[in-house]
Amino acid sequence: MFFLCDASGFYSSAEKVMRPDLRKKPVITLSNNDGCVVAVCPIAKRLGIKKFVPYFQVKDVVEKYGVTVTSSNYELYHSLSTKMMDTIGQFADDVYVYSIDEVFARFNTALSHESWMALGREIRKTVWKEVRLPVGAGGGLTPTLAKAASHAGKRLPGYNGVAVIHSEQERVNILEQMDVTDVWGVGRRLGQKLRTLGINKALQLSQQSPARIRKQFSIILENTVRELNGELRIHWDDVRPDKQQIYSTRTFGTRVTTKAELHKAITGHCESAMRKLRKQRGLTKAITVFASNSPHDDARYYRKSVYHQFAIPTMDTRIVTNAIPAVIDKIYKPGICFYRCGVGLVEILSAANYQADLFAENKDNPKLMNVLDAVNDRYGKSTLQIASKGFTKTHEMKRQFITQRATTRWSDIPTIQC
DNA sequence: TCTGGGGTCCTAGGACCC
DNA sequence: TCTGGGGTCCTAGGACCC
Repeated sequence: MFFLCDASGFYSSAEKVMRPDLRKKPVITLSNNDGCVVAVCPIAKRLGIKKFVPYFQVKDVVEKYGVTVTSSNYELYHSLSTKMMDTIGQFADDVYVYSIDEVFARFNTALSHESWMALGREIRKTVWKEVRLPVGAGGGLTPTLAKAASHAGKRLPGYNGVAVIHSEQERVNILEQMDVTDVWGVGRRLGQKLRTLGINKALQLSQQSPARIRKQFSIILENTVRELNGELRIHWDDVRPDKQQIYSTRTFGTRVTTKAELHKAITGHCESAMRKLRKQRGLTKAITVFASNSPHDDARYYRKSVYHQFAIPTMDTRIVTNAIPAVIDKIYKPGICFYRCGVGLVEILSAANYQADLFAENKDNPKLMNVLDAVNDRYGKSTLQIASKGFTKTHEMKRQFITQRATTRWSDIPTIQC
């Protein structure tokens, strides 16, 4: 049995952990640069505020109902996420952390439907008691069914956050009430295509012939169909599979127009992407570097991406950043107000399997990179950095409503006045 | 007054080469 | 001289997830 546990409106609910006075009030949380709404607490949901809409579009509702708005405080969320995952992990034989607020828990035992429901409620209660986060729990024989149950637990009447798909009757009951686009892995576009075939509900998708779905769509959707029928297709190992591509990208707080500023930002993205690469003990053969203005600006849309290959696969940040000036020359265009840029490591191989070329001169310095990573892990990002990133924070992120990092900084510990 | 996220994977199609 | 198939590399952009 799999359970999917996730927090409702995680970022916003995390803010309430430190602000119990807001517990019964609506809270929403914004993305980087305070651009979009990315989390909506259950109370704010009832006001009709949707995720992923630009903040300025909900400002009226925010003011009308006195909704509390916060910027994203990742330090706080990561620390609360860890506590939440640890708490849930104590129940399960095995867990797989899927995202900051979602975890799959695996159980190797057989229980009755009622006992699974009781377990779900127990998890929910315990996480609330220990971390003060509202979580839902959905159980099923496959991860896709667990996801569906979790959806039902939250959206369908009568479940109160916990649902289990154990019997055929329960499976049919829940899937026939679920829109096909609510199935894990079916987005807007696939949904449209399925609808033209008359497949509107999750149950209908589960009744399709897997072979036909594979032919008409993909092996991925075939697996979804099989999982909806209780056939296990999604597996995970103890370790998360290595990424095939790693990206670091961000929008600027204010538009960037000079080559020097663009260079600094891209250097920073090289640093963080390469840090992630070394975490999975990888080497990269090629990168793409890209920058664009905003599609919402009046100016014509400009987007440029440049692919750059290295003679020898590398894990050394310096090798990558040394290639940047030449790449930037191909991207930068005077007069463009750059809004976003980023770096992707797009051809990754594993250092363990890589057979080095005896005759090539490898300039990587793994020891230096180890020191770089160790120092930055211990003393904070950019304690040691590549000089071309610059030492002044010129393109700082807009975070008008940032809260205290109450669980990770001595200086931010909340005080209680009696 | 101005304001529109981030990450990963996949693929169509053009450019280029043989 | 004109015409042609097939492969690889690269870029843009779509699709999905949160």
